[in-house]
Amino acid sequence: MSLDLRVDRSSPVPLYFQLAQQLEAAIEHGVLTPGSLLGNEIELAARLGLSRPTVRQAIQSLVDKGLLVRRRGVGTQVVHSQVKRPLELSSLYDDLEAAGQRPATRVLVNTVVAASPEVAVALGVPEGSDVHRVERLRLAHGEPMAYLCNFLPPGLLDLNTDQLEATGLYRMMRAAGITLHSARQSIGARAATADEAERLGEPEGAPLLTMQRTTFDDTGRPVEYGTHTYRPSRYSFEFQLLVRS
Amino acid sequence: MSLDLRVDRSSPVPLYFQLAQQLEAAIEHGVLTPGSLLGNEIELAARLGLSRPTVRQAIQSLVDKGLLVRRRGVGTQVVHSQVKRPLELSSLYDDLEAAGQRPATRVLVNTVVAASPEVAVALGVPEGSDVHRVERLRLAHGEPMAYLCNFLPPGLLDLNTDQLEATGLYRMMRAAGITLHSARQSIGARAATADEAERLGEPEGAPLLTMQRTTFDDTGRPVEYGTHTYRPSRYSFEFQLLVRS
DNA sequence: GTAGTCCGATTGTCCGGACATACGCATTGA
DNA sequence: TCAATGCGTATGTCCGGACAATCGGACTAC
Repeated sequence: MSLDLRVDRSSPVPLYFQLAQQLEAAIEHGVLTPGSLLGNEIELAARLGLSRPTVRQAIQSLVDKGLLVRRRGVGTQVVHSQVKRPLELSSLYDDLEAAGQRPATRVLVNTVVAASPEVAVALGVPEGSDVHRVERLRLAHGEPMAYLCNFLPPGLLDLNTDQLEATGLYRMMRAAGITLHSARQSIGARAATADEAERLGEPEGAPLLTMQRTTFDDTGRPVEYGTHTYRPSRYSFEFQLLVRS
Repeated sequence: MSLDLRVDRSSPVPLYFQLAQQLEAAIEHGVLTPGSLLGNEIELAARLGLSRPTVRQAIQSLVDKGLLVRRRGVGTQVVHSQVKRPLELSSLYDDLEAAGQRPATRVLVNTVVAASPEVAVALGVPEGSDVHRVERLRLAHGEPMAYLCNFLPPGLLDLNTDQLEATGLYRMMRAAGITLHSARQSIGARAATADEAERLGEPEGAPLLTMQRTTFDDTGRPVEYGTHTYRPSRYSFEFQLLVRS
């Protein structure tokens, strides 16, 4: 069966984007089988009544996602593998919700403190200046899963405790008009201290998975610094990487 | 000082790539300061004797790298933050070498075994069929740092022990004409077993950082499955993420 | 004084075409 | 039989232009 592709020129959605979505859906649903050729760009453009640059833009976006591979002189193939999603700046809350875990959050601390040297460097604020401090316990199925400690620069966000318990921090930021751009992460492990052990319901000295992250908006301004600890029996970091060529 | 940009039309290097490299170098060296506007595309194209699409292609590649941000109606700005490099499919060997650690490898096992169910699934081969098994100890400054256990499908690579000790597995793959495309990773933590503890010179029960990875080439074929354990006091995963918009 | 409107600037999208380059295959030659 | 050559095909690069959408500031009207 041949692919039935159409574009709606009256739609405000860009044509290349419409095409990319349809191709992605076709791959997702197995209409375009792995390894199959996509047909050459010229002919595809003619069939859709589009120009070749537009078709190329659509294809390129899927190549960037790792769904397609181009080979000069050969054609464009559907990569046949279990590509699910490349690594993205993910929110634990969204991750859990997507996994159907119905996450719950308990806000332990929501206050303003003086920035420690470490926090001051991460957020680019003077040492000792005011920063928000939020400590949360994230639960899934009633079991503690992670302990999240975040610092935010002042005046960026209205840190309403109820909202923090109802949704994730990243969602609140996006809703406040902050466009997240990049993050620097560090993932490690260490033995739990007595405090950490108690908070997470683990024995003292148990291995913990740790993550530190500083998030930047599109102006390069730090908008969040966090130190998280996870129970390794309940959580691990899973992601897909693409080789940038 | 204004930027002096030039392109060499006689070079086989694509024009957009030449421009992108020069812009990246200018940002790297601080000639283009963070937050500064890049000047509009039309004028830039005219100044260089290039067409606008070519200039846009160069700029876009830097936007994809997270170095620039475009704002419609405003212009293109240099993102002012400590963007170093986005996460890439990295080799521990290369990481260590880049950090000036002079990595050493000791090959403990290099043999052919029957695929266990777990390995068979990961590599997409029949259970019990032949696969290569390589166990290595990675050292830095003479201290054990990680224990690497890898499985490879048969006939893919000549697994010479001397080469394995002199370089990294990924380098050998690339040299063999395999184009790495993507990988699925999982990072977690757990307590060291007696065997693991002895191998890495840690006490039994010490927290270990673990990573499992399946790597695929551009046809989607699995080319490597590995289970690695790291000493968390010596190693952590550090990387930069970009929000794909 | 404040809010709404207009307008210039800049990027976003799209077109149609041209030539270059690399891959795979069939043909040719030793 | 096997290696070198040539050709078709497909993507890679590049051009020059056109119009749309959006942002920010200036201007205007209330």
